[in-house]
Amino acid sequence: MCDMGKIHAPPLAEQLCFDLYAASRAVTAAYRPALTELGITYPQYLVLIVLWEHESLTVRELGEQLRLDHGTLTPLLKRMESSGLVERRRDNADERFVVVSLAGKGESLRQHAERIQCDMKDQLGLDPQEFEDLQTTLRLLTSRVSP
Amino acid sequence: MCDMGKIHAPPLAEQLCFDLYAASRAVTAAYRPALTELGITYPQYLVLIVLWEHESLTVRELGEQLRLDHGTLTPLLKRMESSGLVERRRDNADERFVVVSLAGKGESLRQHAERIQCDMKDQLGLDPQEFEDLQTTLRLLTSRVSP
DNA sequence: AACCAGTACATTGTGCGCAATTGGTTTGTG
DNA sequence: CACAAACCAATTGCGCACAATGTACTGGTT
Repeated sequence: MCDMGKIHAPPLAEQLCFDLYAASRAVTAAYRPALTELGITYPQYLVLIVLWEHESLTVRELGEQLRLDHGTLTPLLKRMESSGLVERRRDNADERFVVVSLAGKGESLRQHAERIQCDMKDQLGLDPQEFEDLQTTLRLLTSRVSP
Repeated sequence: MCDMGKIHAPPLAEQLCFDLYAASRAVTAAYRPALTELGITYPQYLVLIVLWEHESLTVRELGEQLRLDHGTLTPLLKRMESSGLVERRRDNADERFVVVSLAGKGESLRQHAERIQCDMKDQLGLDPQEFEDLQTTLRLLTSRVSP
């Protein structure tokens, strides 16, 4: 499969994994100024995007969408709750579940998201075909390496 | 530029930023088992890759290569120093600089990197053209959003 | 009814990532 | 030479990510 003829450590420039890692952090950093202005972080923004779409979800469902685990989400959601972005309550029917829904502040930020998304899309400057190809490839990668 | 006709929060599925974020974490997670076996983390692996290529660098130069700042690198390098992966010493000529170089254990892991890289490349399963296109697009994105 | 396996979330601990501040070192300018 | 500006790293503080463990709840079995 992979040529092992020459034994040498591969340089950083050949490492796709590094480009992915660097691009992810760079894009997150590009969102940061706009999100900081709204008083939220990037992972919190992603949570809001899911809630704007689904209104109300359990922590488990949220984690499946975002591919984040409880250990990450629980404190994140608590911070979001204390800043008035979301509400958390136990499901009465099955008290193992915590249901997360939008609170007032989380709802009010909804309109800002559209603008942020447009600005970012413009800043990335990819034409629609490139955009879609990249998205397709990234999803392919993610599915290939996921268990 | 960007169509603002319909006002609605964009769904997660349309967010390139999320695919990038998810792919980056997924690929990092795919490296984790192999790296854990070597007793290192993913960012530590990246530091070693740079050092295998350059032998000796200042913290500043390392940060430029990896696009990480001092606040991240200093404790990371200290952990790597205490596990025998790298050495840190002040530059005698200019004592503002800290020079980082490979220590014994960091050198000895060099040969394992080649195998890990091959395994991962196989696991990602992209053909050479896709691989290169993705790398090109990621670098374009990174440069577009970087200051 | 007591038990037990499975599920969902919480908690703890470690390691990044980054902003902001601090402190020591060098360089440039008068 | 003096001294301000620039520079490099360290420190502090906060917020993720994730592994590992603990706790509370549910449904099915006995």
